[in-house]
Amino acid sequence: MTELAELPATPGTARTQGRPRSSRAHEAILEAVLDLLEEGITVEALSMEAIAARAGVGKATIYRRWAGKDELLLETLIKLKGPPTQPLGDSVRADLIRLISVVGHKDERAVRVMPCLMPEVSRSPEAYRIWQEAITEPRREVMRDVLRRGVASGELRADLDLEVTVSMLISPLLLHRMTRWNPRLDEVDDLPAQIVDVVLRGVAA
Amino acid sequence: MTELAELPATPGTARTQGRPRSSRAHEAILEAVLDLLEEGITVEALSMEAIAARAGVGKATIYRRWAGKDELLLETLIKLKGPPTQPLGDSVRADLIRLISVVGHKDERAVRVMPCLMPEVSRSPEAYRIWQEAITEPRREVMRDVLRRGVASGELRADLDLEVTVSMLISPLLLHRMTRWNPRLDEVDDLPAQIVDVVLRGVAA
DNA sequence: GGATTCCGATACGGTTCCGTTCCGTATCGG
DNA sequence: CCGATACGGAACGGAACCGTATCGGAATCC
Repeated sequence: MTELAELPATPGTARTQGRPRSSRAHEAILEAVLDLLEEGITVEALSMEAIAARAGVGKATIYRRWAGKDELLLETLIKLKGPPTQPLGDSVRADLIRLISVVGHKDERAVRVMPCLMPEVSRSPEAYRIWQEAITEPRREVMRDVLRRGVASGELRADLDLEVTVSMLISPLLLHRMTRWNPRLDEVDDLPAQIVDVVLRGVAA
Repeated sequence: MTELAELPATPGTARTQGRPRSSRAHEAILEAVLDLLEEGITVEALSMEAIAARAGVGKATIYRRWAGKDELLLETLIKLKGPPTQPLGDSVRADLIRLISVVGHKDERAVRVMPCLMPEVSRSPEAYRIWQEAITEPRREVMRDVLRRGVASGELRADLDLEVTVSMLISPLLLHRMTRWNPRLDEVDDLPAQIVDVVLRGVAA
């Protein structure tokens, strides 16, 4: 059983001697965390032993890389969410539909993991801050820009409240994907388009 | 099961001899559960020992009443959420504002407890069913009725989708109270009225 | 070849929680 | 008063998990 050649898993800390850390083990650990969260395990109930077992890895291999569960989770979340979807610059309507349509579709896994993270975000100010800065705020800003375009073109009301409008656009989709608050929405056709059309008519100039 | 002569009642009610169960202990246990959930403990991490300690009660006193954590939680939730707020029958606008304004205000505690319950709801079909039947669906139905009134009066579009409209009205408030998805909404004046006005204009006849 | 580090696996003592079973006491019905 | 049951509290054996240590073997550099 010869393992493949491994790349240094943590660039920056230049190790010159000894066996390099296995990037395969590194990936397997992060995947295992997402795997378990996806199954509905909360952050609190997520055990290092379960992670190690799922990844097919010794616990020491985890502790060699991260000081504890918090550090491991942070790296996992950064991996989970990439940069926000960008608008294409067509019409305001088309861009808004595009932005809210990707909620829970670009990455099916992210939407299953999020509910398990929410209790942590509710309780810990630090977790809330990271969640805001890394996940929600960048996405809101993209949507604000599209709305500003609409205001500048005279298409939308000049005194429109960007925060309220952004929330009205994204909240129904977000709540539905994360909690399935109303199961009947599953059967609605073109939900993103319907939402955008009602809001745009509501805030039209 | 030889007590068929007794009236069907909650377990324990049929006893006629000995010291009666303390309703004070009963209440203290339910309060302790809400107390702990309110602090951000998830259902998974909620321990019977912590509940007993918080309630100032022996564990046996809990197990005498409920078979396990699930049964205890079910009764706690039923206590937490009373019947939905009812509309007053004024204008459609006033009723909708009234209905969405109570989100997280009528019972501050409920809104802090909900995020801790969501992972359980995501994972367990049974928990999801109970949550839907006992909490979300009755509240949606109240709001649908108000919208139907608006359609009947010609105030609202006849082909309006009730499910989408209900979701658009309630989701921004619900998401904000449960997750504080956008902290800037804290500083918005009259958020419920703003939401209702945009939606009503969007679905006006 | 030798030194060094990582690998997966296993074991350790310590902690928390489970659900049950005892206490000695308190409080009811008859 | 007596019998029955509930009370708060303490302790039990068992399970899960923590973070660390140690093992023999594998991979890489010097």
